[in-house]
Amino acid sequence: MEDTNTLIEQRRTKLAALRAQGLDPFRNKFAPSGGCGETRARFESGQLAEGARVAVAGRITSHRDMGKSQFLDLKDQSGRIQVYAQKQVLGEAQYAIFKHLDLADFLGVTGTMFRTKTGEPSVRVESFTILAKALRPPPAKWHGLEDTEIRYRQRYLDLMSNDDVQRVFLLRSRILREIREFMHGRGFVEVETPMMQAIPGGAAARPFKTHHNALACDFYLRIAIELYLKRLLVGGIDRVFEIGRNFRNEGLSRKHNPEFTMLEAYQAFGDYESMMDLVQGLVCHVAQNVLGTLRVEHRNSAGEVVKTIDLTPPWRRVKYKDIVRERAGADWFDLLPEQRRARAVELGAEIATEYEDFEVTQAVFEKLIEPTLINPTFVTHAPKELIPLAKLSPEDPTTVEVFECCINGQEIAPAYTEQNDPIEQRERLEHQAGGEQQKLDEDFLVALEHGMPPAGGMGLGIDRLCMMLLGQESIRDVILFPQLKPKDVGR
RNA sequence: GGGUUGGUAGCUCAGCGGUAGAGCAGCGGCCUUUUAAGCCGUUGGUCGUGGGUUCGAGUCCCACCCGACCCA
Repeated sequence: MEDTNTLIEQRRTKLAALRAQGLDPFRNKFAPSGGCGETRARFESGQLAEGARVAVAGRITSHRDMGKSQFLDLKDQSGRIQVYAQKQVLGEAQYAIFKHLDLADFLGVTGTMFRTKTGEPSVRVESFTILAKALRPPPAKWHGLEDTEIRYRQRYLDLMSNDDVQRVFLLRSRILREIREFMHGRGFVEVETPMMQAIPGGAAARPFKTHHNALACDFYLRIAIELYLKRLLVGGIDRVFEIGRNFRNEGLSRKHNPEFTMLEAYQAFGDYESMMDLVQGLVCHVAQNVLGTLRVEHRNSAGEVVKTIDLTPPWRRVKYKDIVRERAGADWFDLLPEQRRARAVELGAEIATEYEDFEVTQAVFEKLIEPTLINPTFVTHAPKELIPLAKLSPEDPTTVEVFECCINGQEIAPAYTEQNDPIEQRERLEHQAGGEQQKLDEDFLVALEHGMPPAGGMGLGIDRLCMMLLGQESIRDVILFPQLKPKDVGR
């Protein structure tokens, strides 16, 4: 409110002038005959003839004053169209009002279609209505908005001025639609389970805490969906999934937002192998239907292709130990623990002194191997110490039946053959809780004791999937309102 | 949390001890087919915040706030 900006003052003055003329600069309604871009396209394709009457509405995005005539561009979600106003058509008074319209105002016009000398489809304005006066100036016309902080804090300005940004979020919406389409097609039932949980489980992460006044107790925002979906397997919903927000009270980075979107899916009578088919089928379905290709290209700001991800199935499947041997030496697992530690350092991994042996190997995997896995790779059979909640592999009981699907150098989807032995599960959870009994989700364990069918389960990070498919290097560029530290905005 | 880096006009940026600048947009003027329209004129700043050094500080020093990238 305390803005003393000249540009804002000028706009307020214009607003008052319009009102003084008896005009309402904030209308309730205007009925266009079609969208801006749509009308333009229909004229180009011949569906609208020269001279056809149209009504279009949109935001004024550019303005060219020719003296006794004016060109404006109107833009809505469907695209842009040029309108042309002439003094001799509108008359002195109306033309004066038209001439003082501002960039970013919403305008409705009615008129007839024609093509200018330069071939631009245009609407010759016969009458116009100011639909919403903008009291603040929009960001620059052709630089767009580049200040990252304003882009994230005032995303509407980013969307308004950067077409590519709007494109990313429209495609994100289509990705979600295609995921649901695919899952429903495979017979999965979509459910919604609590985000406020008395005991946050299903992952190892610090939760956010909140408080319920009427119940007089604390709740945590969920860190995973897992334990509720498994209860549904117990209840007989054999194919179940949920897409929703998880919350983790941890650091922020290019790959981490405190709230992020996960798809979790569980399939009774399936296992980690069924989940490989599911993940591969899902990602390919989405890529094909949203992008129209299985070859995803990432470009830099100059538009050059810097990375190509080939999603063509079948995706590579490799055992954890095999890929480690491949990259860290065939003798890796024959070394003594101290030798492994030395080799890891030699290879360039940072190894903390308190790391246990399996963590040394994992550090090598995370720092040196995972970032190189650009094309999709299922890394299977992780050591059992790494993932305590999956079932042991019958062929190699030092490993578990799991995979981590890596694409674009990131973990994008872990999956397990889920533990359904309630006694085993209790021991693992007790071990994980480290003696804090109140953190055990007794209700979940009771559910398991009622019998959970063998099942495969997977989680897929939707934000990272979007980064991969849409060529975005930061998670903040696929989340509309990424979490930032609060600050006074809009001054 | 650590390192690097940034915050100057509405937007994009320059200025790095000596009168705060440019382009764009804005305002005024000319121009009835322009599209980054053009031409002439012109307004606009607590230089992130607070201290300090100095005759003099966007500029140097210190602290803090808010980002970005890298690391933990």
